[in-house]
Amino acid sequence: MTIFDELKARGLIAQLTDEEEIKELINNGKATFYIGFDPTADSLHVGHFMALCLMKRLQMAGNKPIALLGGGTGMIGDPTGRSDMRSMMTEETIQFNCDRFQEQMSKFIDFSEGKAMMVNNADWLMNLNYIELLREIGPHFSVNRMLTAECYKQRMEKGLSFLEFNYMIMQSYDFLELYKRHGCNIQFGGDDQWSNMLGGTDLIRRKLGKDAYAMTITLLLNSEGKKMGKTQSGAVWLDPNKTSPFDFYQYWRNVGDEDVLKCIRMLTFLPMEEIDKMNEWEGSQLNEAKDILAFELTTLVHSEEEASKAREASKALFAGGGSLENIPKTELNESDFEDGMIDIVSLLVKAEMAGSRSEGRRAIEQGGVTVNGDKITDLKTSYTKELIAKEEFIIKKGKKNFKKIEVQ
RNA sequence: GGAUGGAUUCCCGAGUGGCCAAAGGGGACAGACUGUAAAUCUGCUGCAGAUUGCUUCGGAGGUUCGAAUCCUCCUCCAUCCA
Repeated sequence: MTIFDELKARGLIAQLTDEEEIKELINNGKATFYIGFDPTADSLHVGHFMALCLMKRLQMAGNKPIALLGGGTGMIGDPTGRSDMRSMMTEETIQFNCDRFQEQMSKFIDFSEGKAMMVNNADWLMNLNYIELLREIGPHFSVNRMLTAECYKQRMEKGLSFLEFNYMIMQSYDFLELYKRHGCNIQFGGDDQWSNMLGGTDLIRRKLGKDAYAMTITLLLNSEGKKMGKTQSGAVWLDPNKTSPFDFYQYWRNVGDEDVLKCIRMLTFLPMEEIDKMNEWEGSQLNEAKDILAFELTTLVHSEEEASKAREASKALFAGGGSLENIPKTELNESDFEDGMIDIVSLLVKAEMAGSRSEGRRAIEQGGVTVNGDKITDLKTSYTKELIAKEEFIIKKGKKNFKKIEVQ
């Protein structure tokens, strides 16, 4: 199976500028392609992960990836898919985030011996001269046409600043620059980037009379059409300090039935034949597929060891048996106790299972809190330090939130 | 620069002097059902030492016994005009 066919079979391809050319290039390892990452946060998230996977797949097929850090474009902010303006980031924040991205990417992509490159568009964008830039590329962009781009249309109602309007131009300029500097001939990106990417191929054609290509990957949407990789508390991060391997595992273990196979296809490196066998699975059998998905992804993002721990912990908590060793825990110290005691509401707050004491109370009043299997009914229930220290002390709130409490 | 309309709790959105911690919906959380899924039903949703108290309706002042609501100034946003 060629790389192109594989991408297609996995449902990763959304739009292409020229199918035949792109197929030819990537199947024969002749592509030098780039994917841009704007440093909007201090960690990569699941959306970026898809892009990294794509990069890895293409790299394995002999193509040369360029990871582009948006140190310059981050100064502007991509308005795509947003109904409000991004808050502006300081230069320091951007630099900090770029560094984090770089660390995380290096774990995943092999940048050694020219197998891949990492560049930062701050290198060329920051020193641009306004008038020069306008004269150089300004004539090649039609405002009329830009305004008809889907990504701006949505913003016509809510308002779009000139700053953000220029994002497309900067991204197009990146592509031109990478083409000139490194012979980069394809740009990949999320499907929401389509119009920005076309800006680049157009600019290269107009400016240099050369052909460059663009291809977007399908956005990972769940069956309700919402972007996956988001939780109520924000994104699912790749940084273990922001989303623990256990939570990461649980996120994927809990995807809806309709979404499991799609996720396995799009996100894992399991061979297609193996995935095709799962097509028959239905009902509770899909739980097995969810376990595979969660384990595979946790292994890819963290490590096999972390994935095993997470799997072990989840089995212990949900299926009974197994080791309770690796479930998430909270450590208490001396100052958390008053006269050697701590009450259940405080405990919930300390364990970050409740955002406030009120919330903790509510959970108890509604019968949602269990300690070592016993339902708590009295808000005033307290525990001594000795009792907690003596053996496994596990609080459960709701169906899926567990915390092991330890002393110091 | 001018005119008009707007900013309400996580989000949308009602509320135009006391009955307002603020309708309704969404989301989140908890319970039932279940497969750690979905759907459905129920409860719940500012904070706290909790039959009470404290802080909240863009910001700062003011009027009033009492302000999300009225007045003044400011900030931001949208629409139309330049």
